[in-house]
Amino acid sequence: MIDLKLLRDQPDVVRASQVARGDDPALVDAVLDADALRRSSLAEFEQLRAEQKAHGKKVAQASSPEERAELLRHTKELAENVKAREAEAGAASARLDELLLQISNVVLDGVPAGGEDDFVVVKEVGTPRDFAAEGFEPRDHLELGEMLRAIDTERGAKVSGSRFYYLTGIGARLELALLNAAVAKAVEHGFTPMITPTIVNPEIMRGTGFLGAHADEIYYLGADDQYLVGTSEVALAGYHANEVVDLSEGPLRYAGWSACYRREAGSYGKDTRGIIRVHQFHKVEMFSYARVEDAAAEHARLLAMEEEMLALVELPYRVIDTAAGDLGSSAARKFDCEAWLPTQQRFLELTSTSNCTTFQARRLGVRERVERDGRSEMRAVATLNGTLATTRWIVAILENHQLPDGSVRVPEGLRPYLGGLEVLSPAGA
RNA sequence: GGAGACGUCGCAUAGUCAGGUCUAGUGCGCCACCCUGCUAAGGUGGUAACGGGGUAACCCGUUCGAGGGUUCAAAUCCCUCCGUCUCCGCCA
Repeated sequence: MIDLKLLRDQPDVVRASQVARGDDPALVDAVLDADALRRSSLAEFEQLRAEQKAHGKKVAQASSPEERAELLRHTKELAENVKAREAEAGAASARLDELLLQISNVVLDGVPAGGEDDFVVVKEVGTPRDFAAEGFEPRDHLELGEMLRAIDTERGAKVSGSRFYYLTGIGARLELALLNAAVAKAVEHGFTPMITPTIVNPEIMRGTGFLGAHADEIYYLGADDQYLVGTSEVALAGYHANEVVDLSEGPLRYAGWSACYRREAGSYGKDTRGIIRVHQFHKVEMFSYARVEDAAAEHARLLAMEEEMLALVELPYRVIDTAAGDLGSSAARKFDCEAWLPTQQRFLELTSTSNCTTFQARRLGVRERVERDGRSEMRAVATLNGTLATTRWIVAILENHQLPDGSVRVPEGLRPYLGGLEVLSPAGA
């Protein structure tokens, strides 16, 4: 939820953001109208309510039954009136909320306008291998995974349907190594590791902004009216919901380890081979609660940590500044790190870090107390998230570090997490 | 799953049976000031959030786990839900 005061005071800023995202700027004016209506009907209700309370007090103090009866005659009518006005004010407020919830976070200055293809490349790091020069055709991650007996998509499909898989043997160990390396990285940077719930209540899912335009991406458990999370960001954002947090010692930093579930509705035929786009995977996710003034610096910090992880597994990648239209509804700015995928000759998103400013915190009621002009004041905090590692990284690691015989060199940074193993070798080799 | 108890202002509690000076009392903690020669004690005042109005002092409204209902009036009565605890049953 965006700040209503900002929308009132600087509607043009919000309109510009809507335009940059390709959303409807007229929504801003609809909110302004609804807000005016809410305020006038609320004032009416409150005035009547005050009158009613004053009358009620007189009834209680009535000295005789006659006086009491006399007073009661007036209050009955008043009560009906109050009830009606209250309903009006409530409806106006609900209408305002409904409109306000449709407005995505206001994008930050510098975010490129436009859609999915209008990103700006911030930098490219590392050089993709020249397999032609090395004299062999690279195998794709699934072929490698099957040779290594690391990935089994056939049985995944048999048991759970398409886009499911088993990681077996060295595949399972590789994922654990990766995630453990990510947790170690998080701890090294002062993040508190967390193992989080993956089923959450509706208000938490709604608060993180995932029930908007892309609600059909989310698994819903109808029998319990709960949701399976697509990332531990949800559980970590909800962790401090309706709390007043203390950020005087710096941001609160968490690293969530969880399974992630995504329906991948509308992606039929896209990335169908292997484990690039799957319904269930694991992820270590960073999540920070920061003061608004510190949010941009914290965002840079999360991005730097993601790059450290990519360096650890020795992958060539680029960093992109996502365009406004491709931001989630909660994000005000987003950077993705994309690793080079040799067999597809394209970049594949491995990490994504978003600065959600106060958008999520406002919905979830995460606030802090700050001193301003000598008096204390409550205000929403900023939330940020970023990926440290996911199952998908296995794709890029296998492909980029493969050798001619189908074995795969283990990047040095991962070896400590694999008992010193230097090469993954095909079964029977 | 069954039976019961409970959920009040940061924490602890009073208030709920018998609806109306509850504008939610008290203690602790915290803040300010006062007093006091001394690591103490005492005194006075303040001490929530959200929304609306106002330059401001301040005023008004909402909130007693959540949501409904009864009533002129609900912390208090009724219903539903959520959570915590105790006991029982079942299960890894």
